[in-house]
Amino acid sequence: MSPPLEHDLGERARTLLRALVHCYIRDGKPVGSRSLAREAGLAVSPATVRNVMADLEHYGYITSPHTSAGRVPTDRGLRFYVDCLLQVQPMGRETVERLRRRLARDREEGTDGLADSASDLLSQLTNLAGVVTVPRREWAVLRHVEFLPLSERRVLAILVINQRDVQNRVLHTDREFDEAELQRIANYLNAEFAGVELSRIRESLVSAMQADQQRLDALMRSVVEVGEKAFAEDRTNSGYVVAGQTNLMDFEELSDVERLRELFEAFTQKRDILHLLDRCARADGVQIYIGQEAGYEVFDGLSLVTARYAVDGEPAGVLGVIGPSRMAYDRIVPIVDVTARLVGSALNPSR
Amino acid sequence: MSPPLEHDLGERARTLLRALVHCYIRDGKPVGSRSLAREAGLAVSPATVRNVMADLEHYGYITSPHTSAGRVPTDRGLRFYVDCLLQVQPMGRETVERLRRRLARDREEGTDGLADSASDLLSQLTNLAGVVTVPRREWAVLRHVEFLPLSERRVLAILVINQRDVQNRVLHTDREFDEAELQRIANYLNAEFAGVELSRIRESLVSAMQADQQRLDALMRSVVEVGEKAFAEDRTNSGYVVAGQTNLMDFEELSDVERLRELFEAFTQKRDILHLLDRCARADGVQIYIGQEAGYEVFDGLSLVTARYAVDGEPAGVLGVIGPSRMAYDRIVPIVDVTARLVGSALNPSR
DNA sequence: CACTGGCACCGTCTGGGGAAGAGTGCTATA
DNA sequence: TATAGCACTCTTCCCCAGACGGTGCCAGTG
Repeated sequence: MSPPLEHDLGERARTLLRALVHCYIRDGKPVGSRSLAREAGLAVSPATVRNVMADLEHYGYITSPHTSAGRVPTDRGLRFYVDCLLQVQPMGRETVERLRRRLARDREEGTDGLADSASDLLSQLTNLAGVVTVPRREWAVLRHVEFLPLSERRVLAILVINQRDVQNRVLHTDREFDEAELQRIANYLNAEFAGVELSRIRESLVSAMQADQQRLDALMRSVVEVGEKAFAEDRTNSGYVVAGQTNLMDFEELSDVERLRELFEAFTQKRDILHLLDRCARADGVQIYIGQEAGYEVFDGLSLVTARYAVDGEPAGVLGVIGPSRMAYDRIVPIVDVTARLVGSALNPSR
Repeated sequence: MSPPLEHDLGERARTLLRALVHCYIRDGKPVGSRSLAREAGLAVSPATVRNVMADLEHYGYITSPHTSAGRVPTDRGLRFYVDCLLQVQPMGRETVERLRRRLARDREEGTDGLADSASDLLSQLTNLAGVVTVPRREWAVLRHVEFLPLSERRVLAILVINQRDVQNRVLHTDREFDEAELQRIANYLNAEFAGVELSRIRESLVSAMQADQQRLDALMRSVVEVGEKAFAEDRTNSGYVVAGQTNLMDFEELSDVERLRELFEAFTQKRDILHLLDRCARADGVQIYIGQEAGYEVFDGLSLVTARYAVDGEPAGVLGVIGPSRMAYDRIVPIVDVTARLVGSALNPSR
């Protein structure tokens, strides 16, 4: 609220804040004026540093846990650091290449396999928890559809999308369909819609439904009824994959079992985390939520670094890492950024 | 090793051991002679109890953490308790019925859905971690198979088994197959093998392959090549589902973050736990591994209670719970037992 | 005027000591 | 054989003092 982020900190204050954040990220302990003076490489005395620190504290960028400990960056301080002081360390070429190959290989296992692989790689590269939302189905194109009758007005629908992904769901229909009829419906849909995006197919079916029902023949009425259910938006599919949660147990700030429990419950609960990831999907580029900025209790002391990945320019999902606020942003931001690009291009349907 | 389990403990010693185990399970703290005398409901003095406790300690059933704390049952003591002293508390009728309905409902989601549901229910009923191995595919019968060509001598196989379960895998073939040819192969397999167990199908194909290749026509050669790969034993499928891991964080004995981390890593690693569950599958009825009995470091202080579930009399998988050794066996054994039966009958293909 | 050194002050952390409590083993006894 | 008494042991808790690291302020200096 009060002191604007763009507050014109002097060059020295910025240097000191950057150094303080580095120290804190490295050691996780409050940093005092003496060590900060050394760390920053400035030829000034601790007393001078203290004066600057007092200013920084006044602006709300740093705080001291108690009267006579060193200072710790606040969420706001980290925000300023991330926005204005951060200089990222680009990933090494060969690391990127390894990453690309791993993703390309695991993409063979289908889209879910790719998501697993990506979250795994994220967690390994960062030593944090990696998260990847499963790609939205909307940009997917239909390759093949098949129906099998189950008992009691239920139909098993099998969709092959994007060349190799298989999805299946049980449809509850208004009347009984027999095998032959379902076969005809599938034939029609395959002939008409193979290679078309699912969202487009849905549109077509809905508009056919809204047209005069009388003018549709029996087959088309069935096609519309069954197809509309089969291609309905898939809510259950909006999930995500986590890997390397155990990495989070290494950090001091999570050594409290109660906190840890809450966090892990949030992971299995999925709801809150999913909301948050959805929010990240709204903007392009690397998004960073620091501590309480996310608006969730559990995220106190934690940060989320994400980037969305796109297929054919269309946003398809989000991936990133979760870890303590004192993570090495300079290393992690590029990792998340690059991974998102690589996942996007691995998903490219032209491949 | 030394004192045999069937050691003839006197009636009073047994009563005291049972009471001690109950106390310990309830409070998790060493129990002293005074409180034990009260708890056991015996009209004897603490001093007498102490004498008996000294015996029990000598036999290795109990131990004291240090000179002047109370006693705690050893793994061996718990084993004796479970084998000889345990009187289970049958589940309430209405709980069983609720369980049955939930499982029947979630079975609609397919076999994986049932496994998820079962582990969830186990963890909720016991406040421990629930585990369920996904059913072996062997007893499954084929309903329908379909092939789609991918690029570069790869074929996507889609199997519908047990009415509603869909499995897909990518086959690497020796030569290119086109859509029409794959269609013919699928037609043949569907006509010949619909309703047959996968293991039988595999046998048939293997024996056809071993027969004189010359005598097979072109179609049959293709059928054998593709089909043999499609119905090959699925190793990746041998997984399991865990639910309620966070429940384990509540227990004192796991409040050490390092221990917790190891345990959770074992969960995600899957290997060790899977070995253990496999071992449980070898015997019928409820199996209990107490602490180090399992032979794994991580299981120190933990117990595993499992039962295998069967379909049509054939063992299909294992389910159970993992929790601290001081779990309420009298309540938990029946829960695991009943759940295994219910899961088995929910999977019954005749339904 | 910005920077520095000095100094009093303040919390945390650590280790020791002492008292309380819980429980045991041993022994004498009915 | 069961019991009561007693000395002993070990943990846990609390309190205290001292060391340590750091701060805030102030007076002095280029």
